[in-house]
Amino acid sequence: MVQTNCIDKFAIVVCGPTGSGKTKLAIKLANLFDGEILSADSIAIYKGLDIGAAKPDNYEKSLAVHHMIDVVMPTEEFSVAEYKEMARKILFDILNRNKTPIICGGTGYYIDALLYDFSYGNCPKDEEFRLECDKIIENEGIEVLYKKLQEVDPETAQILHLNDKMRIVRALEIYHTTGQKKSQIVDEKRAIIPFFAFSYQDDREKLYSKINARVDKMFDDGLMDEVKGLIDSGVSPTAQSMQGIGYKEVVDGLNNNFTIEQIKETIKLNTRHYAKRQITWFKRLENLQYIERTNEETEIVKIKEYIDGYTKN
RNA sequence: GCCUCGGUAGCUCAGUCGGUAGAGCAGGGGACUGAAAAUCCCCGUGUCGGUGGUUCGAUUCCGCCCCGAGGCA
Repeated sequence: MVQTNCIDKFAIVVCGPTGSGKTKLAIKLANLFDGEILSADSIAIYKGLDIGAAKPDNYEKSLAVHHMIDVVMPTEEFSVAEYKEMARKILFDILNRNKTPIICGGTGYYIDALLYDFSYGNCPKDEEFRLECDKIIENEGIEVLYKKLQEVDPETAQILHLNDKMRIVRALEIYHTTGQKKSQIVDEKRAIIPFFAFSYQDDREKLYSKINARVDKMFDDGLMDEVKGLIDSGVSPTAQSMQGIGYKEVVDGLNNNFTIEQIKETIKLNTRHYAKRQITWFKRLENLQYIERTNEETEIVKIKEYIDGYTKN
């Protein structure tokens, strides 16, 4: 819990690495707390990316209201700032209707966008500027841009590693379009709403074998056809949506004639790496409660007791 | 049976003209403010197959043995 001691309005966050069982838990909590699920998943926002995104299926969706799934076309680009804008409206709407928002997802960046009031540089991306930067990097090297950043915004330059091209470009982009230094934009990291956060914590071996099984199942469920269908319907293989794990590897495998086994192994590997990054991210989430795996009923009861301890007075 | 080539980190392999060894991948840790399932950073001690010998000193040279691959019979 964060903020006050006795509260009536709050959100519940269900986070953790892929394959840890967030979807199921979120549905249970939605039913128990008269809630609606607000997805915080950078791939599930895309319409048509179903199998690889491991979205809740139709049955699961019938058990609770879900938001922020299938809201962006797979041909379109998207960003946290846009997520923040869209999802926050829904968050407050749920609250206004006296329901409990269940923020559920593996994209820590998006969860933070809901919980905190970050300004994300206050400017959208500038495609042209980015292309120019790419050209400079290719022709003269990233050092040139880094030096420029050192002149323009030395504080940010110091934080960033010389190899972190994306962030160097973005910092320059902020200065380029707004005249502001990224380092000048200081957002307090204070939650805008009280929240409780929960995550399952399995040992690595267990998590990894779950991930492997899950990837195998995605192929059984037709991941290859899903990707082919998306490409055939006009989604560019380089589209942002196709950067999702499970999608980029299939696209790559199709282009290079890899065997299904090779593609599968690469997806498993990348998913493992991803899960590791997620675990690292969520370690920093305030007051995150790790759920001990027992059985569904016991877990839910414990969570309920925990939350009641703060909300019922 | 004989010959050849291998046996070094979880895996693939480099290397030591004799002074107890290092890459990639895997794995682990971390960062993250409009691409975030993205992007980026940090972390390498292991009976150098076993055993005798030569040597101040052997994973490195020599003998024998074990295991694997190939070749000749």
